[in-house]
Amino acid sequence: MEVKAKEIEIEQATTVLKLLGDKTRLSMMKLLEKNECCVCEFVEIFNITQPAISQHLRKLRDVGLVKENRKGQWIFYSLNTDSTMYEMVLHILAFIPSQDERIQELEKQGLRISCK
Amino acid sequence: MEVKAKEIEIEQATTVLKLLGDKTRLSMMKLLEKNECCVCEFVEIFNITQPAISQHLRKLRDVGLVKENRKGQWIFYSLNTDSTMYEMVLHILAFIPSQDERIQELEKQGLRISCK
DNA sequence: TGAACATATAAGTATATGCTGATATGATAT
DNA sequence: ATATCATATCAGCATATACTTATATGTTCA
Repeated sequence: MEVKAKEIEIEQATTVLKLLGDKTRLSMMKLLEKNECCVCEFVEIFNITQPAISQHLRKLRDVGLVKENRKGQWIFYSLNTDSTMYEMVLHILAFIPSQDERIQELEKQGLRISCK
Repeated sequence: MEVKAKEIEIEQATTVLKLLGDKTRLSMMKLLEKNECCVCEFVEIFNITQPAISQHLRKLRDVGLVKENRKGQWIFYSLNTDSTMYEMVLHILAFIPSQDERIQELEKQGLRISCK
């Protein structure tokens, strides 16, 4: 490592790593790296119920990794670039394969329209 | 992120992140970044029992993050630089504050001698 | 060989986590 | 107003996780 990384309290770091250590949440974060997504899109993409999605997003929001932005009926989530942990998160996401086909799959099925 | 990171299967990534999402294991990994350590040192450093230490090390070893090296009675652990996940691990550890005072504390108390 | 030390494994327990179904809240549109 | 859609919260359950105590394995040395 050449770059001097901005250090994070170890408790904070474990909290973030624990959150990212779940396949659903990690995929969500990878998707949010390039796209704003609303809850209903995640519901289509992942094979779990809407409450499960909401609960994952709540955890990510509670520690400040994502932020929400209501647009009428929908709530769009995006990465919180102001988070102290944002830099570390980006470094981690860089190792994760793109999940964008999942969004493209949605578009093909016309399912993304519901959120526009 | 400028650097093109070597991508990791998402399942592998979550396995590693889950393991690092524990304060004891993350501290261990940070210590191992700069030092070879044996089990008895970890036992002195962390406030948990020897079996608990062994179980953490086993998990880290099972996914290939650390390797062991027996020297007589002692088993010294170190980071496995050959791991597919080594690069990602280093990137993460760069954000974690040094834990070396804990080793220095040991040396001050003469407790590290037992392993030499 | 057997005592002493270092480490690993086994079994049991308490707590945390992720999920589901049911229900509440909030926004839109007729 | 009320029906509909999007999202959040609640309660309950099943599984995973981290720990402890007890015990087994492996090494050294007298």
